[in-house]
Amino acid sequence: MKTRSNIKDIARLAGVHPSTVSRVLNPATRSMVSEALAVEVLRIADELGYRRNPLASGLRTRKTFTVGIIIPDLTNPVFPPIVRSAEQTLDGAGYIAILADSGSRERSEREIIENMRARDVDGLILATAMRRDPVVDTCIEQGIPIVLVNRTVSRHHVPAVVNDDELGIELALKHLVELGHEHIAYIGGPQSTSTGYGRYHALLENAEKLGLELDNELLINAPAFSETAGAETLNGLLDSGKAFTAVLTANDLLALGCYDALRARGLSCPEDISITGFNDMPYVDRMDPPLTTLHIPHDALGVKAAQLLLARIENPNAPIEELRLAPELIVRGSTARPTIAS
Amino acid sequence: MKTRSNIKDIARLAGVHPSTVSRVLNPATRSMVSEALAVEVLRIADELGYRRNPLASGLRTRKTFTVGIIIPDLTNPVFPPIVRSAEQTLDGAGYIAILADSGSRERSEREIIENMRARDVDGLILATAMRRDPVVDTCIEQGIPIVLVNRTVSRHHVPAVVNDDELGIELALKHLVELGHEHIAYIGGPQSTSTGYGRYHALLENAEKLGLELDNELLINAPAFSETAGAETLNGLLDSGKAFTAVLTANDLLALGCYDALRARGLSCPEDISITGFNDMPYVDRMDPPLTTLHIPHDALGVKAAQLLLARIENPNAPIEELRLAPELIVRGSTARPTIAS
DNA sequence: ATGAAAGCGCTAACAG
DNA sequence: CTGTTAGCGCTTTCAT
Repeated sequence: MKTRSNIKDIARLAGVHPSTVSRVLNPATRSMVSEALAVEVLRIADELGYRRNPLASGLRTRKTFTVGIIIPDLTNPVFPPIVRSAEQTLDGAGYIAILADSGSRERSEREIIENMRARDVDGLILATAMRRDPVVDTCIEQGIPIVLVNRTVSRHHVPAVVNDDELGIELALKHLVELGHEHIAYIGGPQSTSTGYGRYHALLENAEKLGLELDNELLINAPAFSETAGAETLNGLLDSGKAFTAVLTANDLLALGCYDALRARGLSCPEDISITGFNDMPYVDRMDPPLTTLHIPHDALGVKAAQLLLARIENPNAPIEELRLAPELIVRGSTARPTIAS
Repeated sequence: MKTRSNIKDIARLAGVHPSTVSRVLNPATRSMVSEALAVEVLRIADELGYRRNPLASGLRTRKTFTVGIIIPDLTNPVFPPIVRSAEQTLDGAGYIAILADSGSRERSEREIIENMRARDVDGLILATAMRRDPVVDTCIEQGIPIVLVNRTVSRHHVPAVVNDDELGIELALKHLVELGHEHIAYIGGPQSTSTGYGRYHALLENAEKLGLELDNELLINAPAFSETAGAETLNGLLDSGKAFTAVLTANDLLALGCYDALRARGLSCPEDISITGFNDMPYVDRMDPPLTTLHIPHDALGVKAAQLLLARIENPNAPIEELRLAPELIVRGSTARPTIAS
């Protein structure tokens, strides 16, 4: 394995001291060196295909140009676009991304963060936040720069990039109301997450604002944002015997679970029951029926999260921003006017 | 920011020399130290919450316990499961994964690899291979351990984990033939990729083996594995006026593109034309119609790739394995008997 | 403007 | 068995 050239090699060829080379190679200190010499050193460096070893310099400077990204489950389709856009943004700034899939386990999450910290990451992007999240607390205590994405915590004021859930719920609810639905059920998510919690409360508030009476027994927060949780919850609702013509869900996977439950009972969507999702994950436009849902700008989420983190790495005292990006209602085939008067 | 404890801190508290601590902390050299002392040192280390700094030790040992994973596009649904399972396998072995999305650009791919090499990664998992791939060539020349996943190269003998495309095509073709299709079109992928190339040739061979006459003009290799490429290709086929009752595609995205083209013309699948995909990417079972396709064990692909790489990192002279995992035909709603005799 | 020397945290060859 | 010493590649005082 041909060994890479280092600063000493360049120094030898240029007939100068390694520290001089270091100064040339570092834009911030380049001006300390005579123009002519700098040019010569750069020429040699280029000729040798020199690349600074960020680990070695990081050892000295405590700056590794490395950022950790932790997500709960890469196979959940909302995360790939976030990770990709964050990674590319970081890459553009000369950083690399260490990716870890925590599998939603807090223990492994702690482990992961410890490991990353040991590697002197400059900051962390967390897509795993719970409303009360000891792991986030720890990061803050230890002063390691973090940005939360997709979800946030309830206690501290932490840099975060999230969707505007109030707006999303408002758009979905208005849509159903405008179609003529009067008996609307809601399937939400775990109240331990900011999205589950926020969307549920947004629903209550918006219903009130619209003067819409919701039946409390038709408002269920599922234990997980998953297809099975969605199916089971809708089954429960259907078994209750209560009448409703539409289900507003807090997540596309829940909505897909509703599809399953309906199909299993020989009901059809949207003829018997309208369904709305939340996220607009890839390919829901191709499903049967195409899902009416809220489009979240996942790419922008990732880009913004990366930018926020970079800003805080470069200036730890940068103001703590919490960005809420606006979702957009995408009307497709899973919602329609309720059939006949009930 | 509370600074982490290091080997010197432990040495001071234990009243020994740092190198002794190092020996204790390294399982391989632990036996050089007296049992009692080792226990004491470990106790102190634990008390301080010590964690070895892998960057510092890596600087000395040239081993960073870091692996780079490069993929062409994370938002292509085949990659997340591969990345996730590879990452978790690496994590289990004490390695971390640096993820980079090359956006399929060779230039940026080189950049990425250079950057990773500068960071002394122990090895690389590449999901980006072209049949002739200068980047792979470079890695081999430089002796950096690599494993290809999903696709492979045609020239060298390189460690790789791929799908058994011959088998996949055979299963799909037999399925269509058994349904009674006699005029079958094929939409393949770029011949610059091993999957595009291999599946096309597998088709030719299997047709011959089955004694099936394929019309050459109905066999098209699309310029990309994408929905638009699939739609455009099928449009061309349909415009040609040639008769066919089924389309065998080399990729799910191509198949979805076919759905679009059919729909735009008011044709329906499978009534007018049967379609098979390849990959069984997430949620194709929910599409309209549910896609008949070949399931590729993506998780296993990722796990095996990671294992192969770890084996080669630990022993660079380990035999070069090329694993072909068997796909499975999943029959769903996009294929049916051809309607009426043509 | 440049060189000398020390050190980031860790390991390894060499003594003893 | 354990301490000493040197050094991985780079940066950063401190001299000059």
